[in-house]
Amino acid sequence: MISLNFRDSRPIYKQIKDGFVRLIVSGALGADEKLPSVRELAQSLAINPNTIQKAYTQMENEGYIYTVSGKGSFACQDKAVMDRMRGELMKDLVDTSLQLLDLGVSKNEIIDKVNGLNVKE
Amino acid sequence: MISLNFRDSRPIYKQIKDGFVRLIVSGALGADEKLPSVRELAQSLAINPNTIQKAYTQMENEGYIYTVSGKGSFACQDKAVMDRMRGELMKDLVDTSLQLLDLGVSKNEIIDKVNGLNVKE
DNA sequence: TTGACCGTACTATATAAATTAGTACAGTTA
DNA sequence: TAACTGTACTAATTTATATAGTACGGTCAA
Repeated sequence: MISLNFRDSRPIYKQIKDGFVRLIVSGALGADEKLPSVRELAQSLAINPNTIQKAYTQMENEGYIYTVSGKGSFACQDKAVMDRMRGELMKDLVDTSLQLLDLGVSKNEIIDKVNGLNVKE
Repeated sequence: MISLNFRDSRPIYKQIKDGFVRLIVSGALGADEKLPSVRELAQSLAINPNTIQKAYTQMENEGYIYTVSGKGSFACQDKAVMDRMRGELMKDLVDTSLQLLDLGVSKNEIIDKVNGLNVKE
């Protein structure tokens, strides 16, 4: 479900967070689906539970998941969260595109690249 | 020329580095143009000279600038550097686009966004 | 009701990364 | 010579990251 890459410069808690956020916003983790428990995931990834907890806490603060006391953590699919994510990604897209244009890459080259992507169902 | 954002999670030396790299690859800092001296920039940004030095050292190692002993640091515009930068940005573009597609944004919406960008001459 | 889960909240510790401070040396230039 | 340049150190500090261990209250099924 989540994999770690120790060559990644991002800290572990961040990799976990980014991984789940991506699963959630892509729909791979549906609304109200349960996330692995803190202890369970910590064991399967062979890392400290506190590191998972840090990721979960941040995700809850940012509205990606909610927790039910004694039961576990569950995915949110709040419209506001999705909209925020879309906004951030669009901003990234613009930033990257502007830099590419600065570097002499044409709009058509960029568009062709996007057009060539495989859209999974 | 370079501004710092203390709310940015990136370390200071990284912000400085990214800032100059962007100036260089965009051509805002032309080939063989001089960068501010380590001490001068440190003073104007009110940070430690060692932090600037760290950014400059990395930029030189990566081929973005070269230094002449006793004179200063100057911008490179090496083709290999430009190509590498283009490659990295293209990868970012693909990553961001794929996430947008996951979120239900259509290819056409993405392409329209790119098409709407102002190309500065 | 007991036992096994769940998230959460602590304290403490260890390590690495980032930043600051200060000093020093060699090359350049007016 | 004096003022600048990059560079190379050591040292100290702060912050971020990760681990370790303990504890508390809620949930749920046996």
